[in-house]
Amino acid sequence: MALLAEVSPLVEQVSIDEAYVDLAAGEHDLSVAGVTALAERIRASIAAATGGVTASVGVGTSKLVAKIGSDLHKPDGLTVAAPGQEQALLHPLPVTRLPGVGPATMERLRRGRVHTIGDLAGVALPELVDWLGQAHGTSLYRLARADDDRPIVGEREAKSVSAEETFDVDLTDRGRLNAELDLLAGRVGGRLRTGGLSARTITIKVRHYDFTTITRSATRAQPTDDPRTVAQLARRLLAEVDTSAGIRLLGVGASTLADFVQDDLFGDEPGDLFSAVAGAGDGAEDGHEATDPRPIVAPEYREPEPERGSGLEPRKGADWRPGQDVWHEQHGAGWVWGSGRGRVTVRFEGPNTPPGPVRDFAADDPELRAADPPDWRIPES
DNA sequence: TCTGGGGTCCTAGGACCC
DNA sequence: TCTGGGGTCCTAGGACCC
Repeated sequence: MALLAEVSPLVEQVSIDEAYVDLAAGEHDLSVAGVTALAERIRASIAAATGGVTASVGVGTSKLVAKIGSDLHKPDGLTVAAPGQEQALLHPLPVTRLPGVGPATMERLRRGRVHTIGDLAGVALPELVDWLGQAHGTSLYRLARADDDRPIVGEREAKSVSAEETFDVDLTDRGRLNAELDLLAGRVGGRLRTGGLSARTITIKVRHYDFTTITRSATRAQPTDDPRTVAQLARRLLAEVDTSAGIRLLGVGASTLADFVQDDLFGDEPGDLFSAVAGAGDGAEDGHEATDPRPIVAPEYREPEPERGSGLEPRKGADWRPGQDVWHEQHGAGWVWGSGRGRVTVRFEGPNTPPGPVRDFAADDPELRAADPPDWRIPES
């Protein structure tokens, strides 16, 4: 990866041993001869740096062509697809070469007598959408035509964190299962903490003795990175699963991630919160600066009592009253329009902003805070 | 061909709101 | 009071990738 970073500032790492490099973002001769020489230099430098590890490279006008090209002459190969030659390269290949065509999709395509990428390019879009659904159908329709404008993205934020374990023997003992769950929850919580993340949704994964696999999840009002909280919720979820016939695998996952940690909110200098709010009013669209990952909250806001509940109990929600002033992390200042049945409707409106949209939230939406009346009310006339 | 341990994205249905 | 459309959030499962 370090070698690739020398080639271009824009590198997308796909896995430990695979990456896309945007050659156009570096200063390179992009002719066929130029990129061929460059690719050979990269392969040679990898071999030199690793004591002879081989690498395959594909060069093309899109991620699709580069990826398929790199697979073409696998252990130690180079493929360069000249601009204009993309379809000629793709069409003779089996559809399974396309990313997104696994066993299930291949079977559906086979029934439509599609075997090669060229066959796929002969199928009309509505037909493909009918077979594979909107997103998948449209995506394959385009890929078959080498129509691929997916950008190369450098850094990506994690969307979930999980840990799982397959047992040598199927487990039935509740105590043992709970202990394993605690272990997995500890790993997930630990990784959330090291990543400076917290999660609202906790999911357990249960594989039965016969390989059937189910998931159960619950979403909390507040994000957490506390292994004990994760474990507690995971246990409650597992309690509702029949484990008597034997469990082969257990997993714990965390998602709906927030890039901050609740506990740190009031940890240090008190002045920061006020400046954070001022920053929001100044139009810091981003919502969070890299230097201060904490959420923007109204100054009056105080952290609620730590939730003892599980998130499985019916949500009580906050007690909102019409006209009450609120602050929402995404939408800013507003006031309660109405509430009931676990929902609250807020009209967003501030001193310098005209009456904004009316939006609907869960009454316990973690991003919605009560705020003392700021000085923004339009004077009553 | 199967296993194992990470992930991502999509679909579909239900609850709820305006 | 009922119907319908648009929208969000949550849950569960499936397909796929490395």
